[in-house]
Amino acid sequence: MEINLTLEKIRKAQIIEAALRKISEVGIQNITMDDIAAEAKLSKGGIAHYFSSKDLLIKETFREFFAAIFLRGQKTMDQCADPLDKVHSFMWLYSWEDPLVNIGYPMLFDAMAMAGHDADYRSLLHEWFDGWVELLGGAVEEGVASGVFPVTDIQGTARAISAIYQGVATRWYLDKDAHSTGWAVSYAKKAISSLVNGSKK
Amino acid sequence: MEINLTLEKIRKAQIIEAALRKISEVGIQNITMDDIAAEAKLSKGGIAHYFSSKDLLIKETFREFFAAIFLRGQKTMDQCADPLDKVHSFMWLYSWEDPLVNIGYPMLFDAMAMAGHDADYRSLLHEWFDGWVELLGGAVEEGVASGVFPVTDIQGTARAISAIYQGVATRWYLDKDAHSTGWAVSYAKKAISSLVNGSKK
DNA sequence: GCATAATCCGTCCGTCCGGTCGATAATCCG
DNA sequence: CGGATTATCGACCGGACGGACGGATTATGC
Repeated sequence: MEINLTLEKIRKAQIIEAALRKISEVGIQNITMDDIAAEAKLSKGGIAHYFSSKDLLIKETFREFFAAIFLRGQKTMDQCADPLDKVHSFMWLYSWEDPLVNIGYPMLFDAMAMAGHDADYRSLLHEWFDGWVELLGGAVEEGVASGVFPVTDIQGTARAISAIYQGVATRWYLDKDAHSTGWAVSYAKKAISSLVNGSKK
Repeated sequence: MEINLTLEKIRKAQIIEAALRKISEVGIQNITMDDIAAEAKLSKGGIAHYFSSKDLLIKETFREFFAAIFLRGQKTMDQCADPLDKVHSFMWLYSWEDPLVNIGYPMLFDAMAMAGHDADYRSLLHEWFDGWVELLGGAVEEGVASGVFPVTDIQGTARAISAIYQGVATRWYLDKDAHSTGWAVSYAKKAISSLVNGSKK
């Protein structure tokens, strides 16, 4: 029983990890159960034993992925003490070396495309957005409390910061030749600073 | 021959328009040739007569769509004289009433998801991005020339403005409840202004 | 060790869908 | 008005794929 539970956890994690790799590689609309089975070193029947349908498996995979990315952001931000450093602490989003980042953007784009037509993906993204907003909102609030950020609408500002990160990331990832990492970092920093610093110099 | 040519143009436009509506409705991964045929009031064979493959038709549809959106932005910007008004002239992107906008975002998300795995969609987006950058860059350049914009890197700034528009748009469209049109407009304006106004008050 | 259950496999079936094809109708041309 | 070309239709084919099923293998409990 104890062992069974462990094996199930292992297998599910193994399958989801395989799905993650494969989806980010070939895209959600080209993925097949055979692909995932091969990647996970299991048979189709083996996967069916743990996930009752493809749809369910894919959604579970996306959930897992977004949770991982979020955790990553949280960890990184928590290492900063200064509120301004905190809102600037997401520049790891623009780093090719990071394996999670590399597989991440295709996942995000697929999720957004799905969200255009599927309510489940939509609410998944809503939650994810809200997570970022809470994180960033906390940092902004600190800055307001300590008097360095002349911001009134904390939530709106946090949402805008999050949106800017994503907008810059989209260009950076999809058009690498025209958008260098330096471009992404400097302009994200610039735009975000202006939102929290208000009209101060 | 003259008539044939005209008919061909009509049919192709009719088919592409149908594809556009259907794709934005059900998504690129759920679209079928039967769907498009029904929407275009033609048979599958009829469509095959004008487009040799599904892939080709879809790509043509996306090209057409992006061209239309771009034209729209160009037209709107050209109505403004002031450089600052020009870079702020894309707020129509955040308007539910606009039919082109309404069908537009699902199209954009689908294209981005495709671009993650298909080079054709990638270069389509590159061209589209470049179009915006050229447009916005022109406005920024005007501002620089007339001394109101203390900007050195015109292209980089234009790309950042474009990215901000898109980042804000993504949130606005995908999470309407948490991101009002007012939010989108005011924060886009704020962030973009700060980029062109530099550290001036 | 043996029965029972859990895990995992490979095959098969039904469905969906893109593309093909021959037939038919419409249009053009001489 | 015929013959040729073009336009359109809808039936059909074949491949792909998700899911179901039955069996094999392994682990567990007694």
